[in-house]
Amino acid sequence: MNIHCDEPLSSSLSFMENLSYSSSLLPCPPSPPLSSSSPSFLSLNPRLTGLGAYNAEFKGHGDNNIEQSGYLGLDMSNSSPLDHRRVPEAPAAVDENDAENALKAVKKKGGKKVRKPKYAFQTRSQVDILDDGYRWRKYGQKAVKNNKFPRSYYRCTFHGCNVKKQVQRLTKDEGMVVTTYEGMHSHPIEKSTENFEHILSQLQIYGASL
DNA sequence: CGGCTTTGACCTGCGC
DNA sequence: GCGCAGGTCAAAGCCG
Repeated sequence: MNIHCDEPLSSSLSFMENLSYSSSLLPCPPSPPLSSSSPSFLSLNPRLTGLGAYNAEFKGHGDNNIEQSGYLGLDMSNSSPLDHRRVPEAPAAVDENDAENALKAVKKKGGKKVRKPKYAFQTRSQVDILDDGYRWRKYGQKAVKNNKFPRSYYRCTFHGCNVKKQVQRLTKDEGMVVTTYEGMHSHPIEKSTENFEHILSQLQIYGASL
């Protein structure tokens, strides 16, 4: 699959492309659907919900070469001049509650926002909603500029867990779904995963090839 | 009836 | 300051 840097996929993708990739994130991201106690691979747990081939791809390290596709390494804590809303000193793995509190405090005082780390995945799938083992509640959907597919917004339904994710299908590659996770799960995965062995092996292959 | 999705309104930030 | 776009809220409706 190909995502070019000059492609107007969406605003979020555009700024993703300008983020640097942290080698500490690869081959497996520390946050997205991760519980802190789980091995990183396990936390991904992408599994098929009964449909065709599922192909999780992970982005290689470095530069803006998005063509390698896969994990987009959206570490929002990394300082980037293009993202002025971020606090440069924010640690890579921001504690969920701390980030939330900081956000609230910032809203009150009108200071800089502390944004939670974001991690984006590209997955080739017939379904938009990848069953990652967590339960999500949809809270919004927006049409996105330069994309005929709407972006869906989900929140983890676990009490006290404020993890969010955005799901968007690419216009140029309708089989490709970009899922962006924000925050860290403060609880274990809620569902079992039957397809896990296959997914795990696939992820390990991708990880080893980086 | 509870949980979820849908969807229009609203809020916020950014670029011009 | 204004308009646009992204993100969130919340009421209404749907479904099991």
